Amino acid sequence: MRGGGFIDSVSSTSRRTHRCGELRMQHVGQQVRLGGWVHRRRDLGGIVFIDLRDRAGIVQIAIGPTAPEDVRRVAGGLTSETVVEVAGQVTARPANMKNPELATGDVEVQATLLSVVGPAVTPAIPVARGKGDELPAEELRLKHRHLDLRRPEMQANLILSHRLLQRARRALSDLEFLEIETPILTKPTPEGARDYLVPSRVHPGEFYALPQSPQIYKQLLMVAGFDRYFQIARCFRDEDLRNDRQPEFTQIDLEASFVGMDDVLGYVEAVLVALWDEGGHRIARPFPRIAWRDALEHYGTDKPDLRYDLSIADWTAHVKPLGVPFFQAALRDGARVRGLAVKGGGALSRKDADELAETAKQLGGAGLAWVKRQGEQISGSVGKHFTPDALAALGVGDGDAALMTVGPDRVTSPVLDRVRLGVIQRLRTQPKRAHAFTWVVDFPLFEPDPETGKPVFAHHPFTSPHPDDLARLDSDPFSCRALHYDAVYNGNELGSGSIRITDAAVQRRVFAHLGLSPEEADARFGFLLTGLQAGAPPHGGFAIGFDRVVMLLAGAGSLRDVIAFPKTTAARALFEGAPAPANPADLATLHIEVKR
RNA sequence: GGGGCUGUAGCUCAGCUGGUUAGAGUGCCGGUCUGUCACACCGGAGGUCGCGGGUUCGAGCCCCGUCAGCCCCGCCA
Repeated sequence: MRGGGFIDSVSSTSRRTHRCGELRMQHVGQQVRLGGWVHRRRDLGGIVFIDLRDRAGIVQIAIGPTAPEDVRRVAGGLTSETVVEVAGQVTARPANMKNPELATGDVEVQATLLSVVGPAVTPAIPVARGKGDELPAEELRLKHRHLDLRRPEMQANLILSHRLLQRARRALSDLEFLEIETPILTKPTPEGARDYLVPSRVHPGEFYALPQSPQIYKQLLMVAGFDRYFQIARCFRDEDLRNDRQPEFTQIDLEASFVGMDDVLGYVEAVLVALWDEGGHRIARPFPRIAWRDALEHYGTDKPDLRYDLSIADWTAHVKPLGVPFFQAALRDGARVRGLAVKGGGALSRKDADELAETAKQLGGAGLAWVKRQGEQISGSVGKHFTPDALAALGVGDGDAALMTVGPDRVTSPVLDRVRLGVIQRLRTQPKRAHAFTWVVDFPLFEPDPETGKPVFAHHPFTSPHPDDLARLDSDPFSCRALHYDAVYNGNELGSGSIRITDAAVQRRVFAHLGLSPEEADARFGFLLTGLQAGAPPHGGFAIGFDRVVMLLAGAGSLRDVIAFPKTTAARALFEGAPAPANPADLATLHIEVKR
């Protein structure tokens, strides 16, 4: 068989000559041998058509009246998702029988051999779907993952993921970054997310932790002189999940020595531009930058979606003299009135305004006041307090609307962020640009603890304070900036990084701020402090959330659609049933007693 | 930890104000069919209405609890 055919691609094996989805007009006349899954079967009695599927696509197999008797018999009994091997000749389809919806639609294979090599029970969830059919429930897709992953959409997502990974590796290798692995069994960290713990059998009562990131290891690699490191790093965080958060996830982690912030941002831009290029998009460099404070002021979030220009304004001075009851009480406490002047916002319905106001309340806000101007008519919840001139001062003209709220910034910012996105969605605003990358820089080093109000670190404790602010570290911590930066794309945080502390004395001061005594700092981070004292080069780095990048480039709605075997929002794996109770003997070996 | 939505046939869904025998499409099984491509047509099987309790003459529908999935807040240095 093989000797007689034309082997024209690496996809051939000792059992097949091509993948199903590869066949084109150029193959017409060739004898081919294929293996794949029965996607669909159309049995017309005297002739049977099989859509045979593999990872490359689908090709039609025709079994007509001239096919061998045993082939016709097997074809007549095939059921969905059975694995078959087929041999036959590639023929051109007659002009009126081509299928333009199929990449292989100009050809078909006339089967002369057909055998079932992997019988299949009726699939619990369908793999082949009709146009417009709904997907099965996510629970079932996760439970029967081997079937869900057969769907062409899922195969495309994982293939894209592969290509992006290879591209990232190449981009970083070209920049002389070295790929170096770091441990999965590591040491618990005192701050940050909850660790996944792994009990030690050899050391009763002691535990490894799975890494939340390879942070300290990559810094030690810099101390060791490797200069530029990267890793496709699996990270683990035992926190509650979202559609864009999994308990284990993959980062493109990098670190470089003798660099400043601009160098690191340049490396990361190079990788992101390469990844987007792999996704078919050309992105201009350098990316714009926005200060953290400005992002919150104008967009209410540290991950603004800059595809749209709509921005938040401070209207306190304009609104105060109007004596609007909704604002008065709050304004006495030094709060601000901030709002959005929405061009074309007159198209927002009363229902839209009510829903946005409801969102505002759910986020702890006072609600949402709104004014619409249409001609000389001014309407809305606080419309009677506004004149056309007062609205014009806010930038609200004919056919526009103003949406505003009052309160402390920490409440109004998230409210206006959500309202902004809600307005954009409801008005179907066209984006000014398809790909809005931005760097968010000048993050604060500390943020107030939500319960005590005391300063706690906004990032990890290895982030360098801004050198200009170092003197105020103890006296005015909230005014200190960090050499920390985030990459943001269309309102999604792609990753973050920082210039690290390389002065052991500064690192000890920072640990002291965390409430660690020198002894505790040594016990927990001694290996880092020892390293910093051994001759540490200035260094900094970044971590790109890889799964999130794939999700965005694949246009997927959830991380679960780009990860082969993801967890549910309750961190369960439905296919294999993890986590599961351990058997008592194993627990005894690990010196563990379970309390229920 | 808190809030919301969902759970009815293998799958996707409908099921009125609580009313007598719970439906549709698709898949599955059987049959007819030589150019289909979501083939078409004929026939058939298929139900713990997530689970437990309660209200009621009567519950898929109302109430309480619980489980699971999803979305959001908290959380995610």
